[in-house]
Amino acid sequence: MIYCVEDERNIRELLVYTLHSTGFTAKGLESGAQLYEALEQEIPELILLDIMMPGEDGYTVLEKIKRMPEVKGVPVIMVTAKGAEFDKVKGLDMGADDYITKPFGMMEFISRVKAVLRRGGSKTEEELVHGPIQLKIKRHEVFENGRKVELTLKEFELLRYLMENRGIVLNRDQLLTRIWGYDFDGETRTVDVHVRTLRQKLGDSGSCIETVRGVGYRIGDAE
Amino acid sequence: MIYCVEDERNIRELLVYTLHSTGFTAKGLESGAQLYEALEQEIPELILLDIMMPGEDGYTVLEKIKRMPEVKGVPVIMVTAKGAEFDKVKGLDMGADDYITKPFGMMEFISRVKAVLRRGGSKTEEELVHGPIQLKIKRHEVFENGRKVELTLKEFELLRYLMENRGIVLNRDQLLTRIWGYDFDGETRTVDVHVRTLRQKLGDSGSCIETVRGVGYRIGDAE
DNA sequence: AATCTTTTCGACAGGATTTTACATAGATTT
DNA sequence: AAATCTATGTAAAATCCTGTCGAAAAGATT
Repeated sequence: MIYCVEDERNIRELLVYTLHSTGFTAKGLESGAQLYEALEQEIPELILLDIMMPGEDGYTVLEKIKRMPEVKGVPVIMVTAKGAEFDKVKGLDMGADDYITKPFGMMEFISRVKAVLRRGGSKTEEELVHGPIQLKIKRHEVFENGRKVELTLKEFELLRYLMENRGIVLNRDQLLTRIWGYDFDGETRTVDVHVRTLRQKLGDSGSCIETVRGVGYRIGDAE
Repeated sequence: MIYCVEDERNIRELLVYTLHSTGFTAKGLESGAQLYEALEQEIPELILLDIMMPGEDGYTVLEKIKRMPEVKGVPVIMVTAKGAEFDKVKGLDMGADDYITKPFGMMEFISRVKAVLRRGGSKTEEELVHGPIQLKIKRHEVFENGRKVELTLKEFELLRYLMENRGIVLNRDQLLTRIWGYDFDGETRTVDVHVRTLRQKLGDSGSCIETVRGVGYRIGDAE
């Protein structure tokens, strides 16, 4: 069972329907209040939580449910509006497991849901490792040879996306869509710049981010 | 090529125009019937399908094309009128890849199109093999007898296109159109040059790219 | 206001691509 | 078989692009 807390009816129904048609059981809820009620009936496997809601916002709700012993362990995916960068980190700090930026495609949505469920009760600290680079998703921390590397949000997401797709080349559009949001227009060197700063901050290990000229970037295989 | 199935002339032309000006090839079609005809000519990369149409509605059309083996894999974006909330999801359930609600902005429209096309690409086969040559599409890597061969973008595309059409001869125009994306009229040695570098880089296996005099090039059958 | 992050700009280098010009091979005609 | 013509191969030069980099503007956050 997955609870979808989202005030907009359209989106809520879309989410629920998509989940259903993928084989999940899901229930749409309009507000934090409805969620609390539902939680007394049944503890779900996952909660989708919109941040911007009239009345109680997503953070407040998250805070509350993370204090409920029964519910604490349930993974939470925050649904954020585009552009609210800081929100994401805040949500993660507060114990959310992942976030997804509106508007999003249904395929991506489903794959996030599956990913979070796969991780299991969110107990285990999910981390990605590639050679000397270690990335702790939930803690939002990156280490290179044990040395902690301070990354900004965009840099972190960039690295994460690359590491999640190790070996395969991601082009600028893909990176832009995934990290900067659904639509992003115009020709810019934004991605390049971030790749560069990322490489710099990663020091010696930075070179593992390869440029595939004319195509995009990738983190090479550990062969 | 993108097919836009939409009964309202204004909208149809607007869609086609927008796609054109973004660099896509697109064709407007008035009805399901016209779509079926067009599908016999050419399988598009994407189909935009209006739901509310006189005669056969979008769902029926979607259902039909999802039963055609050739067309099944083509991504579909449903175009729904505002208010028909439930319909959206019905379309998704039936195999559509995304939906867009009328009225919509052209920017959003384009970004959805791009997003779906990107996704569609990843569904396709992972690697092509011909004799000692192995081509990993997503990784953008090519191996010849296990040895990694560094190819530039154009060389890679050329090899890929040839391998996708193993055994059949591709003439210069086809190659130019498909890889260089433009209809050159004058004589160009561009293709030859790239074929040459490709053969060189492939070493011993390079000889499997045959020249068919007066016609074009092909990668022979593995017989 | 001060600081930090993110985006944009412009110049630049080096590689990729295309063009040019010519050589060579295959076909056709005489 | 020689002459001729066309299609293809090759090398080098010319051009075009793309990624890189420093810096600075623009936005956010404190």
